[in-house]
Amino acid sequence: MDISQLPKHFDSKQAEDSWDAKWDQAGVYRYDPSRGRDETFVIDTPPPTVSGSLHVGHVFSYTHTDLMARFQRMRGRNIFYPMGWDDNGLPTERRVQNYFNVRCDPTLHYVANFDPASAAKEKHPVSISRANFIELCLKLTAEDEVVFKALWRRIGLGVDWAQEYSTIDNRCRRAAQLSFLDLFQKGHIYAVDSPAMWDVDFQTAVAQAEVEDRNTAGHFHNIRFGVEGSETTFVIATTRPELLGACVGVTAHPDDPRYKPYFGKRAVTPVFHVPVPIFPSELADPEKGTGILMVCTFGDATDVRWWREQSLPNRQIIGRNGRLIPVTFGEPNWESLNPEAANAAYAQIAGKNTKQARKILVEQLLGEALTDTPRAIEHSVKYFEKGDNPLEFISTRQWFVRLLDKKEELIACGERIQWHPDFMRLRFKTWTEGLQFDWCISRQRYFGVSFPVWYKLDGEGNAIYDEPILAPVEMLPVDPMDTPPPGFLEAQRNQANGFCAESDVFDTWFTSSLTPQISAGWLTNETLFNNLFPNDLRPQSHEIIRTWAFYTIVKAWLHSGTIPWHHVGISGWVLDPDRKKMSKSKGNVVTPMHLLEEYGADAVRYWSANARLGTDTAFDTNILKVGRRLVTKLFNAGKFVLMQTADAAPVSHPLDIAFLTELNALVARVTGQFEKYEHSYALGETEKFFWRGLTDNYLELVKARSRSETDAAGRGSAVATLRIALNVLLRLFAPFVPYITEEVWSWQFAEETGHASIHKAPWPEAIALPATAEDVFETACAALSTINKSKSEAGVSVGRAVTELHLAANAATAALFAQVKADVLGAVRGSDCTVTVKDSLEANQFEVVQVAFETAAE
RNA sequence: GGGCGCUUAGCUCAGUUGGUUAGAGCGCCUGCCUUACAAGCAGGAGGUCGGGGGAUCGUGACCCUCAGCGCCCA
Repeated sequence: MDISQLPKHFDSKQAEDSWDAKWDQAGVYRYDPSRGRDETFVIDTPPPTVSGSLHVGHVFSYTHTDLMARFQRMRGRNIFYPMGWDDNGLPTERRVQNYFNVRCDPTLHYVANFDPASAAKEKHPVSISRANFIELCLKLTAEDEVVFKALWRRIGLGVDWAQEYSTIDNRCRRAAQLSFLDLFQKGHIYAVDSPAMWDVDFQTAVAQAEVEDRNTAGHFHNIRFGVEGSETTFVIATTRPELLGACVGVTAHPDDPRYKPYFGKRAVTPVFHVPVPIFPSELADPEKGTGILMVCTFGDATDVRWWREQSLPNRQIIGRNGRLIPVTFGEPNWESLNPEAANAAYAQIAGKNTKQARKILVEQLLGEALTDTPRAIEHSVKYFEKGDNPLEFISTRQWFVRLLDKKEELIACGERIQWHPDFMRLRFKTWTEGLQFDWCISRQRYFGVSFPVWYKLDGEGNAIYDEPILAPVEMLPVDPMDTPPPGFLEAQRNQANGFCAESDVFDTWFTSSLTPQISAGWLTNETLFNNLFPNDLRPQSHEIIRTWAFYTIVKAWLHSGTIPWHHVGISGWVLDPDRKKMSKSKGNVVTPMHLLEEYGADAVRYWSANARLGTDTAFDTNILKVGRRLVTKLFNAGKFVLMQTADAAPVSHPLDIAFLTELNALVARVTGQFEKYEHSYALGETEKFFWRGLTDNYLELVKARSRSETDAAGRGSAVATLRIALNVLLRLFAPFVPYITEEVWSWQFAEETGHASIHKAPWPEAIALPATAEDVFETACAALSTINKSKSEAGVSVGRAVTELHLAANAATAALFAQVKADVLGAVRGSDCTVTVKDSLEANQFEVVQVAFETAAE
């Protein structure tokens, strides 16, 4: 290849397409199953939610992972780097609903050849069967995956695409169901009909990990209760008066003198005239409200606890859809001293949602038991992270993984994992310590992995929940909705004495918490599993430590008694230029494709690599520009170095030895930084050495010598040094900017070294040098800089020849300068130089005594 | 309410066990077509290191405290 004929700028778009294809063809990223665990580096890649929006945050964090993959590959490790797609779950359901204008109605039957286009025209969403709905989910996620994959390839992720999976494919469904069976057999799973957190809009149970506290405006209502058999009254404070009809008790702190006399007696609620026990509880806060409060079915988690501890009745009045269900006072479990009045009052709120019911109830209380105007407050209320209405605690039958008895063990797992940065360990610990509920794994949704479970029906058609039929392993994956359990015929479905399917699906985290096992061939390929599990690195972002990291640690511990990976690398967020979190609702999301077009993949990667792990980064196009400049500089420096030719000669010149000594030190530092997951330092140091050390200084210093017609040894030494430096620096840069480094590498080094791709070339190590040298490189740079400065001050071009030069330096520096004088003169275009010793000057400090430049050519 | 992180040049950020005169890039100013690169090169200006207190011979760095920003947990 004739390097001198190369253009001035690198065509990144063209190079990206061509190298992506070549790498794929050459199998550069292919995992080799024949190599052992010690030689292998296993990455537990986050499967992106394909129905989510693509933004620069994706590129950012996935690049961080890719840097480590490339570094480890060059260190000779066999890289296992899969890619999954997380496609099941609510985000996809919502996207499908909006995209096709449909709703799932599980009571409907499957319609063959349903045309989604027909739904789009309808004014209201079209109801379709569960099977049709799932079909559309699969169709849309398949399309979304194509877009994601194109982006990953463009950004240059060194993923082994042979290891692709999606969390709804058969492999993952089988793994999730196996996980269920294993945990069930080990006694970690139970199903129970009890109060669980419930989203009234999505109409599904949710787990603690998906719940967030939101500061919400509300009102404290002071409501007067009576004491049974007396004229005494007291005032409770509540933010949820609509639950008055569900009141099952009253409590205050045991030491509160105001309420001590009432303990053991019964209170009587206003409006519904229900007598309820008054009991002491340490959990009641005397400072909050009036210090005495009503216990309902169920206002919050504490109500649930009181309900259990005090064996209070269950008087659920909030239905699954968030509306008040009809109840009749006076009937069993619904005691009232005045059922007629109670039922009349309740009739007005039955069927209303909580907001409406609250308003009506406040009106009913007015003038009677409401002692003063409701007081506006702001308090924290639990919401489903994807929900718009507060969560309710509703008694339903749900499946759980028992965790509360394993906090200590799980925290210990967290301690055995190396977190990058280390303080992220605390997020895991705090979360685990604060667990209040076992993991609710059942969801009343459609697009998810089924429970491999059926129930026998008794003679009356009621499910016998205590004796679930579990699918045998050979049947997995199985959808009990379309396959009967062993020993039953499909005709017996939903028939008395027949069977019914568990219609719930798993929490999506139940599946995605198995990514290390899924990609490692858990329970299907023992050799592979032993070679890949536990994994080496889990990369992820910090907001899902409590979900993805936590549940993955849970699964590895419960299934294997191990940690799932040795390292967790936490990427920060990309913030908008005003340091606000990017979100669709704020409209400040930056999408990546146009950045790749404008700046090139290497520049986008450079921007990503500039950020340390764990640190949030404001989006800044300046960094992209700097990245693009670096790419151009590498292109041009590569051209220059490879254009210099000489007869083969060893590195012998003191300047060259000194320069390579510094390069050796750089390699050691950068390697150490990579090992510590500090890629941004590795990049910064490499970049600084390349730009300042090589191109601005060393290269200028040896330009003349590398073309010398008289000094063959010096020329050979210079050219050899240039090529070594370029070769090493390209490899140090390769993880960061894989395209330009591969391009330059391909010009000569690929053939010369026998490593066709730089990404499979060995990571640099210290170069053996013929001798140690004094630090003449620093001296040469200082002299060059001093002379350049005088040119700059004189306003003459750096290229102008120096006709007269007289410098001063201390004795030591002057002696060092003598070794590099010829190179410095070559760089500044001087013919000769006198140096006066002046010991007041510091090391490597030069003073210009006298200088003259040639007059400008006419 | 508890915890974690952050606050350093106009901007984005380094500053790792305390040690000369606090750094980089971008931006800005001045100059320069120099046989790899003007997407470049040479040079320059710009900071009471969020405020206050303390420990120390000495700290931007350690301790206390206050303020602001972000996040985690309750």
